[in-house]
Amino acid sequence: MSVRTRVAPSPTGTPHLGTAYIALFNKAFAEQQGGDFILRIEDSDAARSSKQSEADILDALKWLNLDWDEGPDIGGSLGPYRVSERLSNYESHAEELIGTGGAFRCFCTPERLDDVRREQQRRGETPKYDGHCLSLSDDEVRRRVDAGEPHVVRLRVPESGDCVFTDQIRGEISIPWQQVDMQVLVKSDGFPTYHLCATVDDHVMGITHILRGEEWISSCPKHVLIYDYFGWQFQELFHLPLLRNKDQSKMSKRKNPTGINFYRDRGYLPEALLNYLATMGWSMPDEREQFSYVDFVKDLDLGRITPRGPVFDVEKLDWLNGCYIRDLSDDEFQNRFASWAGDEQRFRKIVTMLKARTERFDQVLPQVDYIVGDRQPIEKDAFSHKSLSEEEVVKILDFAARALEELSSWASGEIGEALRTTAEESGYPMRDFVAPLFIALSGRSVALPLFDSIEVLGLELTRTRLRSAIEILGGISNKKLKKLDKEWAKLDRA
RNA sequence: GUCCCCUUCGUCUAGUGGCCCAGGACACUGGGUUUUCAUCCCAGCAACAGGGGUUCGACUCCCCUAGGGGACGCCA
Repeated sequence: MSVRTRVAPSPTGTPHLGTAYIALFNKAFAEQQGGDFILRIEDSDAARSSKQSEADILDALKWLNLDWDEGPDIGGSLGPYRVSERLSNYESHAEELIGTGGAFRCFCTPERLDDVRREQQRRGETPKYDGHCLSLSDDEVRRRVDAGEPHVVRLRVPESGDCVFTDQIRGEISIPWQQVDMQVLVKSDGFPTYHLCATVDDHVMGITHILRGEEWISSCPKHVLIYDYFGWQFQELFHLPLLRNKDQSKMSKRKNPTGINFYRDRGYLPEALLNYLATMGWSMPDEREQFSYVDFVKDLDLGRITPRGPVFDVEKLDWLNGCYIRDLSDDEFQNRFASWAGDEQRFRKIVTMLKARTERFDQVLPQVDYIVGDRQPIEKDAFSHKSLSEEEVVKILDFAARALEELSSWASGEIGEALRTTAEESGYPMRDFVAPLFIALSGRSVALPLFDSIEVLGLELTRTRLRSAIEILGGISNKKLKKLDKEWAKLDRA
């Protein structure tokens, strides 16, 4: 049987490095085995999924040259490749499970479930479904369904014993069924949850090897159970370690830029980023650290994947990216730099404001230094202000970050509005409020218009620079953070 | 809180019972090359979490403790 692997991102946000990491190993393994790599869009959360996010994810993976053999854009023999377009498929499988007793309908209200959960938590138990609707008679279920009562479908889980399965990286793992919740498989809106659609699709699409993130280990019993109920053969499982922040926690945008596009915009080469990702939890037999994707495919050995979560170290990424840059011929360097710097999308935005402030072309570069390049190194003194204390400056930087974080639309108009409201609500004149922001973002007290700058910089870079500025000012202690949380909550930001 | 996973230099890692008083890389420090800087070269710093076993012999196998992480949603 030919190897088939997949990556199944959920289109609910900006493209994440973790997706690229998982995709890389899936694709390389399939390619090495002469198999196929499939991209499936897990848009089972109708409320949070968006077409824009899906398009962004596809673009980001393509930028990294992580293209696929079958997917929503190119089709394939086992499509469609979006959960939202395969609903009848899950419906029939759910019906089958209900018929064989592997699943049941549940009419409990979210309120009741909340109460149950709270009570269990209070008693120190693992919160999970209490089996309330398990005892409903067939007649009653039929009556309530016919009456159009909203309900979900839940997985029936054994009450005792252990679920034993094998992770190819860690070995045998055993989890007591007691720990496993009677997971919802079909939501009341008729959409499947991940657990149903992923398991059904993986089987139907002939997936042979599942390489996914470690965070899925604890839900494996549910998947094993579904496969048992259907009598299907389970795939080989590989749980790759989670990429980590410096403090070892799961990599998150709060502590690290996690967006693929952030790295693209900073001028990392896709092949370098891919190479670096390949060294996370894996190493070449000869310990070589710079290697091409082709060599990765040739030498990939899933047995060499380590279970330990690697810290994503930007400094080492920088070194590796530098190696790749130096290996470029002069022509290549010029071309690739030009295409990076000339990225129309990004720079059209600043042309207008630049033009107004330019008398000769030689004045252009100095003005955009902090946008095209890294921000000038700044020191604490740079933030000293005639009427703001250091503590207030920190507060402003923090509040600005919070305000930007909540924006639904990243455009200078909204950005300005959000900052103005925040300044007003926290009692600072706009003039004072923006002063520290100019320093933090541009490294200078005079720069191109702030809101436009922020728009062009993007959320991740803006967040990174604001945070770095706060660090320069001594950071925020836990105690101070709590106080800021409180003040922030009190603001009336209509 | 419950369950699961993990534990070699600050970081990425090599190591599958003797080759290891632990090797490479990034970072850092010092030196050399270079008009400066970067590159490059050389050197240095620095780790097997702790405690019990098993064994002639443990970084490697087992157990316990500690620490870290993850999961516990009609999110994925």
